[in-house]
Order: sequence, then structure tokens, then C-alpha cells
Amino acid sequence: MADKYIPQEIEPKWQKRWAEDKLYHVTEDSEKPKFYALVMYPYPSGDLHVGHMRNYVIGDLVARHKMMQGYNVMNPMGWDAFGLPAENAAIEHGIDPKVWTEQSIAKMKEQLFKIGTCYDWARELASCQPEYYRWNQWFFLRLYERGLAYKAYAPVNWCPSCGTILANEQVIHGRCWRCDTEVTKKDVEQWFFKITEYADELLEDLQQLEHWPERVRVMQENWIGKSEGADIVFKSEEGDDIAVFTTRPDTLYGATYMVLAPEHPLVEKLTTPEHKKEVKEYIEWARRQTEIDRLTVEREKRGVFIGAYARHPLTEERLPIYIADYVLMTYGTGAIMGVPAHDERDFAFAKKYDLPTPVVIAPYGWQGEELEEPYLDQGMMVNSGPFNGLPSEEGKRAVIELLKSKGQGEFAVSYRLRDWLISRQRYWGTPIPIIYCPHCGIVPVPEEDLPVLLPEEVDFQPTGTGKSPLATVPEFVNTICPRCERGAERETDTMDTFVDSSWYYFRYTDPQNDQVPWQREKSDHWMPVDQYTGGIEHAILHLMYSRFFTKVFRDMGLTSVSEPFRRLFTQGMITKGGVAMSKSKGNVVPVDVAVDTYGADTARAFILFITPPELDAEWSDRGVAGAYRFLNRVWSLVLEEPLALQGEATPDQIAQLRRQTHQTIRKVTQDMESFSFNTMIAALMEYNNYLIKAKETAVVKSEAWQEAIESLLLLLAPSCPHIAEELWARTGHPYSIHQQAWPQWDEALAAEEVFTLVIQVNGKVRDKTEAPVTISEEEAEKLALASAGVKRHTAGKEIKKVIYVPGRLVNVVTQ
RNA sequence: GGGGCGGUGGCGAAACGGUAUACGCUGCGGACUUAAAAUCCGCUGGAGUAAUACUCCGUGCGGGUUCGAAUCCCGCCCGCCCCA
Repeated sequence: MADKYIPQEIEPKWQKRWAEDKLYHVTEDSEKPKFYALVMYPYPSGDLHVGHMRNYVIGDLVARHKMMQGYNVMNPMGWDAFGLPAENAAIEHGIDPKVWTEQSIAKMKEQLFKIGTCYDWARELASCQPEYYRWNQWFFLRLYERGLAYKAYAPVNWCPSCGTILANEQVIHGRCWRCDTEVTKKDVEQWFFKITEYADELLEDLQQLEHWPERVRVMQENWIGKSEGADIVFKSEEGDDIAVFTTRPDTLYGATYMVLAPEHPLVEKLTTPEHKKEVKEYIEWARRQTEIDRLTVEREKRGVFIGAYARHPLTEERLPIYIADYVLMTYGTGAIMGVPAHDERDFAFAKKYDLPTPVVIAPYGWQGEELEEPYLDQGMMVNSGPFNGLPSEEGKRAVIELLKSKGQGEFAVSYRLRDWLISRQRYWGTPIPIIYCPHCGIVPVPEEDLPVLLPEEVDFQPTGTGKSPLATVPEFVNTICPRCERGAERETDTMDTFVDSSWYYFRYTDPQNDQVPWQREKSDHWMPVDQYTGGIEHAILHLMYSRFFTKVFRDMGLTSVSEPFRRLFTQGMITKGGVAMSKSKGNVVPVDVAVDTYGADTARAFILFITPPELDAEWSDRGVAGAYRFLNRVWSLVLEEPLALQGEATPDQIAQLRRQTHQTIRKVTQDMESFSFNTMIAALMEYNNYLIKAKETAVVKSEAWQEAIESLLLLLAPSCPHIAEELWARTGHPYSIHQQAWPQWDEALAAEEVFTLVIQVNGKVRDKTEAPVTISEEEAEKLALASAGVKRHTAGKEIKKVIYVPGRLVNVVTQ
């Protein structure tokens, strides 16, 4: 009787050995081709649950498989260690964020170890270390030099609960992405990175990313939101230029009014005295509205007339000027021409304020009647002066050309993408390396003075003023101006943590460098990341910012790549009770619980098996038990003594065994490459079931049996590394299975000799028979026509034709 | 409203236009056991039939293409995600 399978004994044993032997440590100087495997580095919250685990299991599987395929695999791990939870712990429990973070990292590292991952820990980094964040500051200075970092006074999203300003992307349906509190507006001076400078390239290059999920590319495309059209200049009666952006210059003759965003700089100047009060009240009200509310089509369109008029650039008609909150200062030019007949929101606005709605693009079959709803499609231009009769598509260009000749318009492109607001009024982040000098103004911290260290022992209670806790530390704030050497003050905002995560994958290539962020030879060797794996929640922000940084790095001469991630995989969530695991819902399955019961290999096998990896999957304790049964069957298959059998296996039996082996190698390899991990595990289960039966025959004494067992273990090694290593050792093989070559299949050995010939009548299965794969069409048809099923169903009918699909079926077609 | 993805047994899910439901879970029956757990063996879409056989119905709904459709096309319904 063989030993029982006790994962709690074998797993820690091998984990320790692999770490001691530095099995996963890599350098650039290898003969093997490089492979850079990466999973999104985690925020060290201290409690890893099985939902997170899926990410690391998939990443680990890929890394191990590629190692066995002969690649020099870099598989690093680190910590997205700045951020709110550490600071909240400080506020609530008085724990120092640094200490809290270090403890969390230690705990999580142990958990990652426990699930059997193969990281090169020599490359570990944590974004909260000065050795790391000094380069955030260095990049900030480089971006500032290049005009890509700037300060702007702008209305921003304010979360009253977090006491912080949020990026647009962090506002979800008008609420804070972290605490779900309704977001309001506040005017503060902020630092921005000019990602819009790269909008076109970010959009264009999406086409190169053929190994990215389609939906991620679509999301990014929508997010960038490029639209082509025209900038048209209207003039107020006082002679001020009012520029509008429109994608429909062909509808220009239908403009009957203008709308400015309430924040538009001309509002103050143009509002006539008798409208001042009403306008002021309206602006106050609009300021409280969220951006999402303001953009919603269904929402009632409210606005007020400011008493001023503009002149239509082509007809010289007098157009009343309104302000309304459905026009945003941050999109286009902050002003629009109102064309009610051909725009939904303008239509609603015009109906409410009883403004004329002339049709200038005729719908098909239009007889000159009033429209019940706006007509948004293309059509023939009417009521448009010299352009009447022109198709609207051509009209766009023609109208712009005319405006251009009059100096009142030109072709223009607009993006939905905004610049990236990086200022955070928080303690636990990278200090922005800027000094404000009363004499010299904004002065960047000189490079040799980096890093600007985050002070320790700070009062974390929110100031409620929107200022960072750093503002309460005089030793930090008060400094000397590097230019004039007189007293000055430091910037007290810290950087968005997305800055940290926008380049960490470069730093892994040269993590200890204290002279430059990384040596270019090293990053050029490893970059781009060959396989990046993470959650879909990062489809827009993190991935867009990383792409932006990579392009900036390229332009700075720091890298030769333009895109950081060659291949992207986004895995689904693991749910419990149908919903995402979260502390507040109390449905978290911690990694320790999952691993302690049946072992890491069982948890890994289950996670890979339950569902295709890109879909959400429900955690099931029963399902885990099934995976455990599978590994127990593998264990006893390999270790238990076979029955004492008489005689030798026949050549047929051997051939069949080898066929199964080689078919399984093929299936597992192909599934691995297409990320079909659920069917990959199913194939291994099937193969194992087959071998259990075959073990009762004389093949168990053959060399083919050795090949079968070795193949099973090798194919299982990336998924369940511990049991594979243990059984590999116990069957007398040299350490380590993870350094063996991935098995190759032989098409000739995998090929079938016979197949089940399906016999159909009119497309319905009526019979089946075994046939050699070499069977000729004539023989197959003969076999089919002679079958009982065909005779039964064709009796008294005329056979019209017979269809033969080689290796599959015969279909007899009757009248 | 626009775009994307999906809808298959009791459940998670398989299925190059060619045997629908592989693999696993659940359930049922049996073996082992004093008994239970574990393990092992068998069955497990629905209907008809004592039953083998056989027949019919079955991949959200309605049409179409095809010798043949879960798969392709058209029109709906429902769910999730992104942008509004």
C-alpha cells in the first residue's frame, strides 16, 4: 500500500526547496529566448482571497509552461504599495502606513508562496520605497521639462467622504469609485499629465494590439473618443469670438441659438445686467451637478438666457445665447451651436424654451412638415443657402471650406480623453517634486535633491480642507528655493498611484539601479511584456496610462518599444453566492482556508477547471472536493502497485495507449496556448481515467506505460507543481520536473486507425459503425446503405443522393 | 440610445457547419463496512414502452440558408459589461 496523498506535507517541502535552489531566478545572459510573464502587481491589503488567486495561478501556469518550453522566463512580483487603505488604517487605528504596509506585504508574500508561485523574488519592488518613488519624481521632472506636466486651475471631482479629489475615471455613475459617495465639484489648482498629446497615437496603436481582448480595445477606443468635425467661430454682438466644436458642420444653417457652459469665461462679460441675478443662481446650481447627470440625454435640459446675442457666421442671423449645464467646459470648446432639428439634446432644449427648429437635412420622403423628433442621420441639405441639394456628407466639407475662406472656421478633431489629473491630497503617496517660491514662482526640485522623502510621523486626520496631511508638517513644507536660496514652500500634494503602476514593469528589468530608472540594455532585452494577466477592471485606466508612459519613455530615449504589453489576458472574477468577494458582503474565501483544506494544487486545479478563465466563476466547496479526488486518483495511479498480470501486452494495446498519450499531449499543449485551461484540466482528467483502466491490463509492464506516466506528470506540472514534483521524484526521476522539457506529440502516434462512421438519413443519425480511417468513399457508402438503420428509414423511398464526409459520416438523402 | 459579450441537462460547462451534453458537481442504485465517512462500480436531458430495441421532442423565441445548424444569415426576447 502506497503512502496517502498529504499535500500539507509535500507542498511546503517543495516550496522551500525551490526557493533555496533559486529555481526561478533569471538573468539576461541566457542562450534561451526571453519570455516576460507578468501579472498585475497587487495592492498589499494583507488578505489574499481565491478571487485574487486566480490571477496568480494563471500567471504561474503560463510562466511554468514557458520555462518547460525552453524559454528564459522572467516572472517578477512586487507591490502597489501606496494608496488609501494604508492611510485609512492610520486614521482609524493609529497604525503607521509604512508599518501597516510592510506587515501586509509580509503576509501576502507568504500567501503567494503557499499557492506555489514561481516568482523571481530577487526583483521584488514596492512602490512606497524611496528607491522606487524617487523615479516617479524623476519622471515628473522630465515630463515637466517636456511640457507634459502642467498645473491648471480647474473644477474637479470632490469626494466629501474621502476628502479627496478624484480623476474622472474614478467617478462611477456620479459616485466615488471607492466609497460610493456622491461626488460634487470643487475648484482647485492641480497637476496634470498631458496624455491628450498622445491621444491620436494611443488610438492608432490599438490596431497593433492583436493579442489583446477585443473588448479592452473597444473600451479604450471609446474612452479616447475621437471625433472629426469643425471648429466654427461665431461672434457676439460685442465682437467676441465664440468658438464651437461640431461634428455636423453640415447642419450649420439649422443653428438657432448658442449655448455656453456655465463655466465659460465669456459668460461674465456677455451677461446683460438684467440677467445677472438669474445667471448667477443658475451657475451656483450647475456647480452642484455631477458630470454624468449633466450629460444624460434623458435628463431635463435646463438653461437660462443671458441677454446677449451672437451672429450666425453665414446668415448673420441673430442667435440668442444661453448657458446650460448640458454643455461642458471640459469637452470641445465649452460652447455649442444649437441645432434643434438634428441633435437630441438641442431638440429637447429648443422645445422647452420654444426656440425655432428649422429642418436643414431632409429625411427621406420629407415634405416640409415639422419634425416629431430630431433627425440625426445623413440626408439632403435644405434651407441651407448655396448648399441646398447637396448630400450632407459632402456638405460637411463644403461648409468648412466656405467658413475657412471667411476665416470663421476650420477642420478640427476633438477627443473625449482628458488630461490625467495626478494630484492627490493624501499622505501615503509620492511627493510631487515642486517648490513654490514667492520670488521665482514654480521651481522644480533639482534632480540631485531627489528623492523628496515622505516625512514620517504625520498627523493623518483629514484636514477636511482638501489639503494633504503633508501641509501640517512644517519641516516638510518649509524649504529653500533652489534658485534664489530664499525661503519657499513645497508642494504638499502627492501623486496618483496610477503613476507608480504605469512603469513598474520597466523597473523589474533592472530593479536595484540607483543611477537611472533602468539600464536601457536591460529593458530592451526584456520588454515588451510577452504575457500580461490581470483583471478587466484595469481595462481603461492602468492600461491606458501605461501605454502613455511607454510612448513618453520612447520619446525620451529610455526604451525602444512603443507598446508595453504584447499579449493581454483579463480573467473573470471568482464569486461566492453569485457576487464578487468582498469583506463588506462577508463572502470572502481566504487563500489560507482554500489551501489548508486540500492543498494548493487542488485549489489551483479547481480554479483552472471550473470555467473558461475569462468568465466569472462561482466558488464551490463541492467542486474543490472533486479536484481533490482527481489528484488522489493521479497519486494512486502512479504509486500503487499494479495487479500481478500474466502475459505481455499486444501491439494493439500498446499502440492504443501511445495514441491516448500523444493525443493528450497535443490537446493539453493546444489548450494551454489558447488559454482553454478548463478543457485542459478536463483532458488530463480523462487521460487519468483512461490510464486507471489501462493499468489493469498488461500494458502496465511496457515502456509505453513509462512514457504515459511521465507525460501525465509533465503535463500536470504547470497546473499542480507540487504533486507533479513529488511523484516525479518518487518514480525515480531527477529533480526538478519544472526544468524538464515540455513533452512533444507525434502526429503519427496520435492518429486514429478506426473511427465511428455516423450513418444519417436526411441528416438524422440512424446508425453507427466502426470503420478504418483509410476507408474509401465507395466502401463507406456501401457500409451505410447496408446498415439496418438506413434500410429501416429508406424503405419504399427513392435515394436521391449520398453525402460522404471523410472520417465522419455518410448522409443518405431521400425524397 | 450606441457598441461589445453571452443565453446548451438539476448545476459549472464541452462541442473545425457533421454522433449535442465531453469533463466535473449534484442525485439515485450497488460493492466494501457492525455502521457511517472515505473509496470503488453503474445510472443520471424529456416523453412513449415491462424492457432491450426503437421512435419522437430537445441548445432563449420566430423565420431563413444547407444534404445537415448550438454553430452561418435576418427579426425579436432576456442578461451582463463599456460608452451615453
